[in-house]
Amino acid sequence: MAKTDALAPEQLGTYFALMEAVSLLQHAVEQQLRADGDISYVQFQLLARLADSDGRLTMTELADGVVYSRSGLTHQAALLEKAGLITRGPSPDDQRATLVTITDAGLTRVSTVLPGHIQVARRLLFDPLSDQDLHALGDIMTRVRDHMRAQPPRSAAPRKRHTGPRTVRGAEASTD
Amino acid sequence: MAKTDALAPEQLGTYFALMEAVSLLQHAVEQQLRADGDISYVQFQLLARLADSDGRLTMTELADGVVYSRSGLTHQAALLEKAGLITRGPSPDDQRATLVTITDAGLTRVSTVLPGHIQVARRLLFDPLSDQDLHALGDIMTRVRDHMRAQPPRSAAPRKRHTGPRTVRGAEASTD
DNA sequence: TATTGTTATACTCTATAACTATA
DNA sequence: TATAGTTATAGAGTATAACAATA
Repeated sequence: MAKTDALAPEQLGTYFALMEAVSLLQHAVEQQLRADGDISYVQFQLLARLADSDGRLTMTELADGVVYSRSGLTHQAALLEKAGLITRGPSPDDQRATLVTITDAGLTRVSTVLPGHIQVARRLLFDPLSDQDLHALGDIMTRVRDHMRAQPPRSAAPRKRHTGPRTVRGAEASTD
Repeated sequence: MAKTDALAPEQLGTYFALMEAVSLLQHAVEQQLRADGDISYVQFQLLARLADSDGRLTMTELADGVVYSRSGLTHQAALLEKAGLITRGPSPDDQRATLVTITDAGLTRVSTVLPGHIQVARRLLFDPLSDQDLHALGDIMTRVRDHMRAQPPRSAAPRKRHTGPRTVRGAEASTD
C-alpha cells in the first residue's frame, strides 16, 4: 500500500513553509507585474522566454515548461498579440506551426517590468538569506525541479471514490 | 533609487527553480485533492486549519494567513458549507462574528485526502532530498516565510506608468 | 467610527472537446 | 494516423465595492 504514513514533523513543517512562502511570493510578484507592466506572471514568463531565445519560438516550444493546456497558451498569446507585445505568423519550416515573435514593445515591456520584479524577489526572498543559504536553496530547488520534471504526469495519481454526490465546486443541485 | 540592478546569476537561477518547482508541486497537489476529495488546495487549507484548531474558528481567524479577500473566504465557506464539510453560526462572544465549525464529514474528508496528499509531497518534493537537504530547506523557508509575513503589505510597491493604454487583460477596446 | 461578514458583480484563468490543416 | 494550433464553451477563483449589523 506504499507509504501513506504521516510525514515526519519536519517534513510537514518544511512543506507548509515552502507552500506558504511561495504563495506570498507569487502574490507579490503578480501585484508588481500588474502594477508596473499590466501583465501576469505567466505572460511575463512567455515574454521572457521569447526574449531569451532568438526572439522567435513556435507555440509548442513556447508552451514547453509552462504547464497548462494548448488552449490556454493560445488564449494568452492572443492577449499578448492584441496588446502588441508579440506577433504570430506561419512558420517557414513547418506549415502547421505558428511562429511567435516578440515585438519591440514586448522587449520594452519586459525591461520596464524587470527592475521591479527583481526588487520584489530580492526584498521578499533574498534579503533574509545568506550566501550560503542561497547556494543551498538553489542547489536543492534545482534538484527538486529536475526531479519533478522527470516524474510521470499524473496518471499515477491514485483514484479514490467520493463518499457521495458531494461537490465543493460551484455547480451543484441547490434544488430550491 | 535602491537596488534595481540585475540579480546575481545564482539568485536568478534559484528564483526560477523555486518558482517552477513549486508551481509543479501546486499543480500536482491540486490534482490529487480534486481527485481524492473534490476540494481545492485552499479548501484543504481551511479544513486542515479547522481540524488543527478547536474545530471552531471565526471567519477572520480562519482567513488569517490565507491570503485573499474576505469575500473570497465567504465564497469558499459557502461552498464548504453547501458540501456539508463545515457549519456556520453566530458567535456567542461577538455578535458580529461568524463561528465556523468543521463537521464530521469535514474531518472525514480531510483524512480521506491526507494520505494521497502526503504521497504527492513525498514523491515530488522529499524523495530527491537527503535529511540534510530537508533540514536546510525547512530552515530556509521558515525564515523566508516569517520574513515575508513581516513585510509591509504591498503599499511599498513602486508605482510606474505604462507606456500607453495597452492592456493585456481580457477587456479592451478591440474596436473592430 | 471601526470591525465582521455577506452580497452583487465583474473579470481572469484554465481546461475539455471538437475542429481544421499539415506532416 | 499523428501533430500543431484554434475555437467554443464552461467552470472555478479572486477581487472590489456597496451594504448590514454589531462593538
